[in-house]
Amino acid sequence: MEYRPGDIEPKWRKWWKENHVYQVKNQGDKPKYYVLDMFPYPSGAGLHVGHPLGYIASDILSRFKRLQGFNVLHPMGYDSFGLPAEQYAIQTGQHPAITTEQNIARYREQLENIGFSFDWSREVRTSNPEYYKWTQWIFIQLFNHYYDLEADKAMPISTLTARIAQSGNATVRAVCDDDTPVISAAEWNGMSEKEQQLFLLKYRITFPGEEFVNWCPALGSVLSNDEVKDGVSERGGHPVERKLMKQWVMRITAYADRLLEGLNTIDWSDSIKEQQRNWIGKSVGASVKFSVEGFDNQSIEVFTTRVDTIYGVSLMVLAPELDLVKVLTTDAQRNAVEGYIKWSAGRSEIERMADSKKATGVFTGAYAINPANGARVPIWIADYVLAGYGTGAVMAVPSGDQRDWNFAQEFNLPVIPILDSQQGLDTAADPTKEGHYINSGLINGMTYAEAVPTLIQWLEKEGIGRGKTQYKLRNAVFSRQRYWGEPVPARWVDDVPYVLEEKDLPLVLPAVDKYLPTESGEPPLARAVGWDYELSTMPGWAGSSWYFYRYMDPKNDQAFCSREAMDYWQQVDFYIGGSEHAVGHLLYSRFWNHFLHDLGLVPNREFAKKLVNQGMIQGRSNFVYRAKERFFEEYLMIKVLKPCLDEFGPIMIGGAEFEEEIKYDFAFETNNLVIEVTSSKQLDKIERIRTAALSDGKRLLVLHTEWLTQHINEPTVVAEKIRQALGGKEDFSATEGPFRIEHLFVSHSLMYKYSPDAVTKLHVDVNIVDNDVLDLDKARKLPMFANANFKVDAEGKYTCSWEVEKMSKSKFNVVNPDDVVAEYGADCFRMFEMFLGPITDAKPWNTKGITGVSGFLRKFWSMFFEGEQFSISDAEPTRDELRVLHHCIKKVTDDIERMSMNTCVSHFMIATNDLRSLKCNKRAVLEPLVIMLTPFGPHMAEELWHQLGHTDSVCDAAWPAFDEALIKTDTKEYPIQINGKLRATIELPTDISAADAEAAALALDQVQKWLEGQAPKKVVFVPGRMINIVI
RNA sequence: GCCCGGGUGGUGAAAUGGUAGACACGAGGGACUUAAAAUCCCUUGACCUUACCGGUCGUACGGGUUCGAGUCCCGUCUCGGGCACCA
Repeated sequence: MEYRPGDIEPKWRKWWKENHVYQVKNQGDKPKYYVLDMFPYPSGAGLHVGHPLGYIASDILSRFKRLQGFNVLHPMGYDSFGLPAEQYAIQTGQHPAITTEQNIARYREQLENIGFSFDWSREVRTSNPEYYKWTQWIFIQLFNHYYDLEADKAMPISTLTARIAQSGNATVRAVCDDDTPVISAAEWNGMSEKEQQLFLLKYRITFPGEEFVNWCPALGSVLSNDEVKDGVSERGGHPVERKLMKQWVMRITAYADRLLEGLNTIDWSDSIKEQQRNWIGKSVGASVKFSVEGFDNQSIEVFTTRVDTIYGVSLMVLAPELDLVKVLTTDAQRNAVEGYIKWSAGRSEIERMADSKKATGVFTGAYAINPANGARVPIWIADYVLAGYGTGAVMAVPSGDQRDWNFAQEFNLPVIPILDSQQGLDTAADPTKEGHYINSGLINGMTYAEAVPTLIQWLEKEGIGRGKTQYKLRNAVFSRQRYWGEPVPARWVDDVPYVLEEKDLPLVLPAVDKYLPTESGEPPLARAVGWDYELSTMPGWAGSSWYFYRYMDPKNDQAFCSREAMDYWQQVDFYIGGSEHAVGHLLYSRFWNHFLHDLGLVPNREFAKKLVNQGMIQGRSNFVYRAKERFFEEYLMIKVLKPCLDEFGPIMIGGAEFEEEIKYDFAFETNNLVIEVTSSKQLDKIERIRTAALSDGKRLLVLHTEWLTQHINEPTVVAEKIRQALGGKEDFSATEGPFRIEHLFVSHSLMYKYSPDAVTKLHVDVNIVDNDVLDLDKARKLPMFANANFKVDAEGKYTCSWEVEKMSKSKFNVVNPDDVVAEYGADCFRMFEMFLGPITDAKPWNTKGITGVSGFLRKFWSMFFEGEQFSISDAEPTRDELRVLHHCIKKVTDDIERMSMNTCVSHFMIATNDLRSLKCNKRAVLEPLVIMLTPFGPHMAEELWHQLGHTDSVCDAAWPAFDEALIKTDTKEYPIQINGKLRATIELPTDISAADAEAAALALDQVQKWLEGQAPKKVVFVPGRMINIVI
């Protein structure tokens, strides 16, 4: 019976739905397993084939775990607030909720079409008020807490106020604004309500602050750093300026250290962890004050991660932009310094970076005093030091830092060795921490580990420095000047923010007349009638920072998730998604989770145990080549004139570079004929050349490009036309219309003959291209190919060139999974996506090769049928058959565990090929294979499972057990190597002794040939592997 | 500049330090067919040699460790991603 996915797949999808096969309960005696996909933003473009890659992998894992006896949670939902819907609303006036609804319906349809085992009863949407009620609720908790450094966790703000009222804030160790003053209990108690509230904002974990933000006037919105590219907004390309604005801010810096530490406890991909570490950017070091000679009231503070190198300082370097520079510069140096400042101000950061090998800088004339040894060191300015970071000053240690070394080298400053292990200081810096200190006063003879605490202690005692940990991480701006996001549940009273009570949640997004900022630049919410709440909304990452808990208990209206549900599901066991969310989503989620854990609201510090990044599927664009006039000249030359040179006689060939001497495209000596190639529309040009030809006494033949286009695949017709003209007597002749054809497209396979600038390269829709061959019938229906002809190759094919690009509509390289499913079936689509390669790798989509998977499914299916009849034998399987089965069980089981889905597909193919050559149709072999196929091709598996006589779902079958004994063989074909190179093979018993194996190998003719009578130096025998003979 | 990954046939790729290129695609040849589709069989890293047998070279490049290296180590080149002079 023929395999017809179009019939069986919808049937089983309906059956699964009706029987609630994928509904999961929050209980049971099975162990739990939580598989999560990063949820999608439902864009208007729908899903393309790149999106489901991760979902297929997670679906396979989910179904596999279920077959192994786990209670598996595998949910899906939508991150449905966001800017694209809002921009669409601005354009069309349609409420974003409506378009979002439509987009979600489209996504759902596409996702269902692929046969995922999602429990749709748990679907969540961040834009749903029942959902964002709890996003707002968490926001309120953040507002009502501060980070206490003694408890090392978030504590209620009431704890803080009680303490301050009791004894002031001097003894409070908490994360707060840098400018928080020390106040006494009396001062606090004397404050008005307003003053107290404003004071507390310095402690709250979310608070309104004044922050420099990327303000985009055109979008009326603040953009995050990663939404700004080259000074313009990523979406729309509008200019962006730095602007100080009142913004809600999240005090994520309070959690910097814990977020860093937590990375060591989770099994996430190295690249994500590394990115998060870099983002947090912890540097442990010291801050040291250098006094300035002759300026009693000036000092230069530097932060260094290598305070141990302080005795090697040979100069101070300041960023040229610093105000201090002007103060310190001596009159003698003023001209040079000002010149340098001017020059460096004109340099872009890119230039500053590109030139980092060549040091530039100017001496200010001033000297600083090294507090460690009293040494007088010159103060320079150089633009390798940036004002924006730290204090904008560096203590330069040429022996330990390459940039400082370059600088010293350039300007002849001393390089002071500080460690006895430093080497090659005359050619480069040596940043080693090994060895013992020299030239280093206080720390002479010490090791790095001893020197750092010694120095810091001394600096602190002397009051000239202190140990300091610096983070790159900044507090996260939480406000967006947008409409389509969660309203911030706060109200301003006399410039003081108050958050709502839980009973007043959700604060529902109000209706507005337009989705634009107001004329006065206020956010769209200012347009809402009677709205007296905060005007900004929350950013995209708010709703996605806790959604994994909502899936556990999606309908709860008493809590964001019940304790019971959390106690059961705990945390995500396996999280899969794109690495582009490395920081935005994954770091902020961890931050919120740490916070919720501090409050005892969630069971674990980290929400996801394991995380895998799927690689991006890139687009594979196809291109066609549209001929310019120049192409036809080259064509005539190559395809028509050259083959007939003898017949036509000598020809002068014109062209751009000979325009002065030769007016015509081609000139024949025979019969005074000249040829001009041009479009029939160029009436003026034709007339001009006709006149010129008359006065030159030439006979003119005009070949219209439209005519040539029509006859492009028939060079003999063109040659005949020329032949007629050569033999004729008319002074003027031309090809005749009517011409309907306007454009010529040239096959890429022919392009090597023609110059690239004779054609225009254009994107063509990949959906009408198969294996880089353009489907001409489909192409002619497109506007771009209306009235076009194609220059095809000898086989009549039009081939396209290709390039890997991002998958996008504008590049015509988007492939819709629905189309692939319609042609090959969902099972085939699923398996093919997996077969492409490791899921972590980025790769271009190319449907080429899908026939291999499609063929496999048909072969697998055919094992169960004899003609039209389902035919399965209950006979005992042979040893060979069992070996094939168990080999497959082992490989597939191991490979799913390590997420190597592509090799799983290969193993299925191998097993199928083997069993087919064994003509096996035995239930004992095929039924376990059906179960194993379930995660990959669930529809086919369910169909065959029922054909095999079962009435329950194959999803609840038991994963077959592997039996090692069944894959054992009596003999093994051993490779025989001579000096590590394969020279022969020999069949030997598996349990052979080393001595026997050696003897058998040496007895071989091929081995004797290499030995040439000598005894081998050594024989290596690895049981079950190989034999290597060393000569 | 720094950090993290990669680099294997025409293509996607496979390979716990142990027979490099499994499994597929594409290509070529053949069978079946009125024909096409579908299906099946054979060949397919490069080169040399050949009737058969066989040989040389091959996992970006150069070294090293090892009986044995795609795999481990050092250096170089190169592609991709991240960070942006983070002191």
